[in-house]
Amino acid sequence: MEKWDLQAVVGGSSINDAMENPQLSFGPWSFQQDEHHLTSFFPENFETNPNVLDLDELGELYKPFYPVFNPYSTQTILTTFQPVPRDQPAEKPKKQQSFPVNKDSPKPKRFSRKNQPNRVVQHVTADDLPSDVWAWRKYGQKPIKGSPFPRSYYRCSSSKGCLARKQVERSCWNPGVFIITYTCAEHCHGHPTRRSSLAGRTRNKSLTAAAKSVAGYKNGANVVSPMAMGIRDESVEQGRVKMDGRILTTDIMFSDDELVQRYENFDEGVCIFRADSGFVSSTMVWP
DNA sequence: CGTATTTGACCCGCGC
DNA sequence: GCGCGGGTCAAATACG
Repeated sequence: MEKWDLQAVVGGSSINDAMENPQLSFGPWSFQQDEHHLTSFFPENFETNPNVLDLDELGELYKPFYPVFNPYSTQTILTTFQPVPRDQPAEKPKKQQSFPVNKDSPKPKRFSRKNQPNRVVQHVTADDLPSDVWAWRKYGQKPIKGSPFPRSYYRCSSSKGCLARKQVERSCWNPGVFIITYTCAEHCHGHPTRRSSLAGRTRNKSLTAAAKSVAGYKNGANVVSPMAMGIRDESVEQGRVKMDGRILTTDIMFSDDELVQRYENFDEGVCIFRADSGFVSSTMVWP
């Protein structure tokens, strides 16, 4: 049986649309994990489901794929996790950094591209772009091959020694969607206060650099999600919320362990896959 | 003047 | 070994 590594990012659709395609439903689920990461997940009826070919073809195009966690949104918003590859090569001795090293403030370690620690990928719409509790400082921008849009690089400016980084780029498939990749996702400090998180992120009342790059960006620059504001409903905290008597997943960012735990617990219900306009989506539905 | 952003240069991992 | 491409640095610039 083929097992798909979770490395690529795909888009999503609404759960109601997906529910109309029950032939693409699978479950219950099995998954594999190494010591620290979820490495693959697959439906146990993968081999017996007569529609597996559909999924297989999608897998060829988009494999591997991610689950989608916001079935409510009219616009696709998905939260995903990008684990490290299953087969990690033994760590090579690193070359000496060529730039001068200050003993008091060592330069952040540069990680292998294939071995980025704690990498989290999040897709958001322009509306949600400023919804970030952390204060970020832009330190670079690069054109990306194959994409008409540049990628911007940000580091956490809340704390001097914090290694948290994020990259923001527009999806070349859907320019209305922004792909935010967090690396070193754990901050070495607590959430900044609302005041401090705003301090330094805005030069003025005008838009941040990231916001400026958004065509058609709304003037409501202070749109902040409840999560970003630190308001955590208990059901949201657990990653599930009830709607129409079903328990659905929500658009929350998960750590490695949390995501693994989600699939461990997902032994009932179905996971619905759907292909739509070049995207593959999945929605987990608890009974 | 202090802080954030811009942008060209540089570094380095990785594939060939 | 070499070149490509992605990530980071840091000087210059912008802005309040």
